[in-house]
Order: sequence, then C-alpha cells, then structure tokens
Amino acid sequence: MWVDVIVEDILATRPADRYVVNDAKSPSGPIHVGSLRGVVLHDCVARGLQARGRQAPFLYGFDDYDPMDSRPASVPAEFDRYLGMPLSEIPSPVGGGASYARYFGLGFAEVWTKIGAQPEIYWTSEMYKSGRFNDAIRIALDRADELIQIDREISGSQKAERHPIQPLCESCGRIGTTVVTGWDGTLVAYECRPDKVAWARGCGHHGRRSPLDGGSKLQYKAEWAAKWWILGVSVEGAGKDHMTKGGSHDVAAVMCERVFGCRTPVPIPYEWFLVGGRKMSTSKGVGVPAGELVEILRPELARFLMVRPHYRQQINFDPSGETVPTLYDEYDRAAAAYFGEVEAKTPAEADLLRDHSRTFYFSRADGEQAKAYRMRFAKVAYLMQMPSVTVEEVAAQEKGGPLTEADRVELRARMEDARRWLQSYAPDQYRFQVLSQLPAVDLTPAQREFLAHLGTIVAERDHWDGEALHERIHALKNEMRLPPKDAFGSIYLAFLGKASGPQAGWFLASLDRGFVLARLREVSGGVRA
RNA sequence: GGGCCGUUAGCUCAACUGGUAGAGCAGCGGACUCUUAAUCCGCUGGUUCAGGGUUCGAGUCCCUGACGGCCCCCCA
Repeated sequence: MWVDVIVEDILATRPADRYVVNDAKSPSGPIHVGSLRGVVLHDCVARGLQARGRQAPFLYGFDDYDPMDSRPASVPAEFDRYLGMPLSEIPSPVGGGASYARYFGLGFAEVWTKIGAQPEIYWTSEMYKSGRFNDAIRIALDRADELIQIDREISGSQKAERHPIQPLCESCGRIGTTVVTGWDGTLVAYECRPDKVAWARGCGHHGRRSPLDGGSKLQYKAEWAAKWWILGVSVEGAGKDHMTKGGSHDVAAVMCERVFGCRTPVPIPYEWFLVGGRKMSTSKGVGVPAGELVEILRPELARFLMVRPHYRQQINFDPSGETVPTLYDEYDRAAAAYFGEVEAKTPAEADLLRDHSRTFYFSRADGEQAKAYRMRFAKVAYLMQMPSVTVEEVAAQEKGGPLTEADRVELRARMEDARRWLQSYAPDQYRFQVLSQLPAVDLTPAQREFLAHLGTIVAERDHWDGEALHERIHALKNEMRLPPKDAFGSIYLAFLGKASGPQAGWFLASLDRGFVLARLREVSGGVRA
C-alpha cells in the first residue's frame, strides 16, 4: 500500500518524533473535487505516522491573502470589482458577513469532515495580520534579488519581474496589482499599476508603507517556502501542476533551503482526480465541486476511491455505467481482507490481501469500521426496484440469520447509494420500473394468447411463490411452443415497457395480484391492438 | 521545449521491495423440475504496446521508440 511505503520512507529518511503534515489551497471559488485527493493523501500519511507512534498534526492552510484573479461562473458579475484584492477582504457571495475566502474554504472543510479528515485549519491572512510572516517578509525584502534570481534560475523563466513581496495598496485595497519600488528597512515604496496583470486593474497609487502585519504578502513561491519555515512543515505533497520540473515546487524548495535555511518537506507529487460524467456548465467545462462527490458516494467509498489507486495515477471517476457497482465490489473485497474473511493460498496472495486490508484501513472515514454483512451493491440496487420486496428481509435470508445493528447501518448506506445511482447514473440495463399504464406495445397474436393464459394461471391462486410461478411460466411457454424470447419478452414489455427484466416468476409474484391480472387482461384483450 | 502518467483477456482494471499473469463484467457450458438480471459450479480467453539490455528468472528494473491522457513555460 502506497501510504505505508511513504510512511516507512519518511521514518527511514528523516527519523523524528514529530512530523508536521501540511496541505493548502487558495479558496478562490468553489473548490474542485480534485483538491480532495490532497486532503485524503495527507490525512492518510498523518494517520500512518500516528499509528507508528509519532506525533503528526495535519494542518490545512487556506491561502486567503492571495488576490482574487478570476471570477468563477457562479459568482455575480459585480464581484469583478474585487479582482486583485485579497480573498480574505472580499465579502462572501452569499452575504452574511463572512469573507469570500471563508465561504468557499469552510464549504470545502464541510466535505472533508464528512470523509473523516479533520485537519487543523489556518488562514494565511491571519498569519500576515498577526505578524507571523514578519521575519520572512524582512528576509524576502533584504534578499529580494536573490529570490528573484532563484526563480529565474530554477524555472528558466525570463519573465522580468517577480518581486517576492506584494504590498497591499492603501488606496484601493488590491494586493495583486502592486510592485515594490524600494525598501529602506522599515517601509516599502510601491506602485499600484493599472497594467501589471491582465485580470485586474491597479489604481495607479504610489505610496510607502510598512510591509509588516498584513501590509504585504509574499509572492506565492516565496510564500510557500516561508510557510514551510514558519510552520516547520515536514511533509507536504502537491498536485502535478506544482510538481513539474522547474515548476513552483522546485523554486520554493531552493528558496526554502538557500534563503530561509530550512529543509524542504518530504514532497509527494500526486496526479489529478477528475470526475467525468456530468460535467459542470462552467465555461471551461470541468470543475465538479468537491461536495458533489459525497452526494454520489458515501464517505467510505469516496475515500476508498482515492485511497485505492497509487497517488501517481490519474483517477478519472465517471459515476455512470458500472463504475459504482464495480467500486463497491472492490471495496467489499478489501473489507473481506481487512476482517480476515478470506484465506490466502499462496504467499503472493497473502501479500495482496494485506494490501487490500491496508487500503480498507485507510478508507475508514471515522473510527473503527464495524464488521457487517455486506450485500452486493448490484443486488441491493436490483432488489430495491422490486415492488413489495423488503431488502432487509432478503439480506437476512442471505446472511442466514437476523441482521445486527451494524448490518442494518451498512445495508442502509448501500441503499442510499443505490437509490442515487439508479436515479442518476445507472445504465438502463440495471434500471426498471413497473409502468402504471400499459405502454404502447407491439405483440404478436401468440404473445397475446400467452399472456392471456398466464392471466388464468395467476388467477388460480391467491398467493404465488416466485419460484412456483416461474415454473408455471416455463411450462406454459413449452406447451405453447413459444420461443423464450417471445414469451418472456411479452411479459417485460407489458409491465416494464422494455424487452428484458428480472426473472419473470419472482417479478410477477412480487407485484400486486390484482394489478397483474388487470394488466394481463388489458394487454391480451387487444385493448390497444 | 521540458515533465508526469498510462498501454496487461472482448470491455473495465488487478498483480508487495523482480519469483507460475488474476478478478469483475461479457461469452460459452452446466445445476436448481426454469436460456431471459435474486443462487451456485465450471470453461474459454493474454507474444503483458514494440525493440533492445541487466538477471538463474522481467508485466515489474534500465535504454530507445510508438500511441494515448495530462501538466508546466500566464496566475496561484
């Protein structure tokens, strides 16, 4: 399991009693589901370190002193006037006094809470305002040339200006449009340029101010390095956009070591996590909000989805098709390994089981996962669509005994997922619905006759057992020398409007007898012939 | 220009630090007095993208190449 590999590697290469695990995100809008991968990854590593007896706080930083550099489609157009201002200083798009950054950041935090992660949140705006960045800002100003040089050297970018400090404009409140023009050891001289960036317009103000206590922010690569130094971060992964060679992480790493004199945290470069299927209607066509994932899958499955594949592998989750049932099957396999329900026949198999077991362990959302009876997801989905079938009863039969409380909780979670899956994502093949009105079907005379006879059979008894009825259907089909396809097809067409369906005997037996008789009479009587 | 990932059965994917290539679905066959989604059993099916190399042994490690997906060189 990759988490164990990472944890063992950290313990071996950097022995310590305490590790600070950090992740961060700029809350510039609705936070994409991809950012959840970082949360889960860091949460797992922190858990793994803790399980090895180390202290391992997991910190999550919202970089809310970053300037707003674009306006998400869901945010009203009047917010364009805030472009360039720190996210912490912009009002929430839904009002209520909170900042723009808090609105989106806390919304994201709600999602990670659901999947069992509880990082300690910090806000860079507060760090700046409280002076925690002051030493780093002084260093960055004193050694600005060196930092700029590192940026150029490592990134290979010829881009002229990337001064490590951006003052907050005292006139317009923007922080993304300013450039430093001088530093006397106490005050920075700066200009708020109308043309510095394409996405915001500075007001043109020239001024001098203290860069400390919130008066400025570090440019983001320098800020990253400074945060490692200030917070003592020892482990921090990042998505591939940061981790490319000569990319922001490489630059920050050199800044961290050469300028701030601290060791670069253990890096963990991870791949993207995309959600296909229903794409959002944003202009770019991608960007499913994190919260949507936990509306498709319950917490353990959402985590499992991200824990199972290696972190260097891209995840492209498409909830349509058979993805969800398959994911559930794999989850069940992992659970079986974890609870010791399967025995390995070979050493290789034993290793595989251990791997599955660890995957399950790290997929737990909260606390110990109770051992419970796990009915196959596809079956749950199937049973739920059968009229007058109680899934709990079938589960108890299948289990061979009464369901425990844990069994019921597990089953209910599956039913929830199945309901949503059937409603929004399941292929038609998995979905059926008894039609309350006879659909317009095209049946041969033989099929009508078959259904008429079937009606007679059903009428024979007040109560039918599924198996018994199924036998009679086959017998009737044989007597009439009707091809199975025609016989069964006619039943499904009459009740479901499609050519196939659940096993006919059990299916009809589960329906209301009066309804079945009426429908058979109607369809065979040529009402719509 | 640079970087990451992928390519394994018809499909979707597994396979710990190299040690007999496996599942699910599909297909085929069978059991249950029953071809048509609730159960169970069996079977078929792979030159692991290609070509080199290391090794007693390579899906796995190294090199080269092909194809596919993505990222960076704006911002953060």
